[in-house]
Amino acid sequence: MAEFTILEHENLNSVVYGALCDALMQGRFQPGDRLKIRDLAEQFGTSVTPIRDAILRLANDEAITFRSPRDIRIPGMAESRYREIRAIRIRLEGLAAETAAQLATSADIHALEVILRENEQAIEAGDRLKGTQLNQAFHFMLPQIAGLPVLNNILRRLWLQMGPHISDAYIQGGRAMIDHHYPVIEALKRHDPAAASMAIVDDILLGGKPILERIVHGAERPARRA
Amino acid sequence: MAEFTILEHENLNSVVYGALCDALMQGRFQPGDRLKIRDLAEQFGTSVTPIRDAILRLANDEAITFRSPRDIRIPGMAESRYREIRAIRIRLEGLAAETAAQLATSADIHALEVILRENEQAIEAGDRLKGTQLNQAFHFMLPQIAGLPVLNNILRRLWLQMGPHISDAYIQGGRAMIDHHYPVIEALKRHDPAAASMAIVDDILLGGKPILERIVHGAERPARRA
DNA sequence: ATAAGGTACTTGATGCATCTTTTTTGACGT
DNA sequence: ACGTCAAAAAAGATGCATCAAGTACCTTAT
Repeated sequence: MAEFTILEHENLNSVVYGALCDALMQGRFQPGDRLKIRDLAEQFGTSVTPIRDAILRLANDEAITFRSPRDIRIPGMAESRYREIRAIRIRLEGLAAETAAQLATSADIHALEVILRENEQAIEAGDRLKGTQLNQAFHFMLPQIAGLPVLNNILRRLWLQMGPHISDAYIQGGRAMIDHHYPVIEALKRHDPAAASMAIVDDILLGGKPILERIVHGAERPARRA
Repeated sequence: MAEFTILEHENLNSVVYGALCDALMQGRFQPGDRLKIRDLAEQFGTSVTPIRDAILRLANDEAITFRSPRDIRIPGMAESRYREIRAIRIRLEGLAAETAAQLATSADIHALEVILRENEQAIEAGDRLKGTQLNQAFHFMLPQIAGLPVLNNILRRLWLQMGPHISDAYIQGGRAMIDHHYPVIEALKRHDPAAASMAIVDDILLGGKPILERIVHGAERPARRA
């Protein structure tokens, strides 16, 4: 789904990094989960070296942390941290939406509509994973339309951090997740930057409510073994 | 000067990463410079492993790039990319300044004034390196005062990318680099978020002008050998 | 003198052995 | 049962050997 920086030549470490990024963003890891380099090496069928490389990059992204020198885990998320990420997203996705509203072609808008329609169907079908992916795809489309690759990368890293915390929230949220995507598309059609920005901000604040709830009231499950 | 995520336990790879970050932000690398893992390993007196780890992290930060599978270099900066980074900084440092204006204690303000005074002296003395460092320190203080560590990290990565492109620009800029820091401090004293934001935006746009000039008119020097 | 072809070298990627420290585990005593 | 402590196992860090691919250089034939 989400293609990463194609620029990088395909190493094993990039493959592993990409796979782990996908897993993270799809909520296939839970906060507290432990990662073991040797186990992952076995899963990926490589030596430990490419795994270490990928782990180090993920740690650099703060998507995983070293709780202690030998304990690699998916970190928890303090409420303050989530609120900070949300505030950053509002500024950055607001910028992306404004710029996209000025530059969007009809092809861009069509692509957004396709994603939104598929997302709708996924939610109807109760396909949580697909719904999550398509929601993310929608958000990543805006900086892409806006021609803002740096911004896109920053958001990708933020999503890497949010991934483990949104898995269950989407079920609770249901259609609320995409309700605000319609006005975004409308604003882009009208080339109305202010409206596009406001719509995406609404989406971040209101659509993201279940995520915050979960972080605050903690759907605490015991840390799993890797 | 700039302390990084203290959370990480001190590995060799973190030491190398930190050292390279410092070098990058101090403008000790030029765009086009080539990095060789074995050479760096010799310089740092380690094996190649920790160097590779650090290089991979820096590449993940897009502070260095793999021009081809065996050619690690300091990347150039397209004008569009610089403009994008500037737009992002405006949004994020604006947020930091607003929040800092609400939260700043007198101790925070004092710390800023100390940095600014030292920066002034460094510029008087023509100490380009110190001036650069203190300017960065000033900018990093705002998200710190605002209690926004995620934002701080994003900005750090952006500075990593800008580092190689600002070295000479500062000399040309001279005092213009810090002229706009005074109104920032004034706004923080008055707890005036809007004024703080505007001041920092002025700094980014006007103070950063020489950097943009250099990128556009390229102070192109031939790529050095590492 | 020049260009083609091939050889040697450079260099990052990968795998693996080993080191040190942490984590786990289980025995023991309270 | 519970906590403590020590031995054993685990796990990341580091170094290094080797691989493959790209680069540079040198030979050789025209």
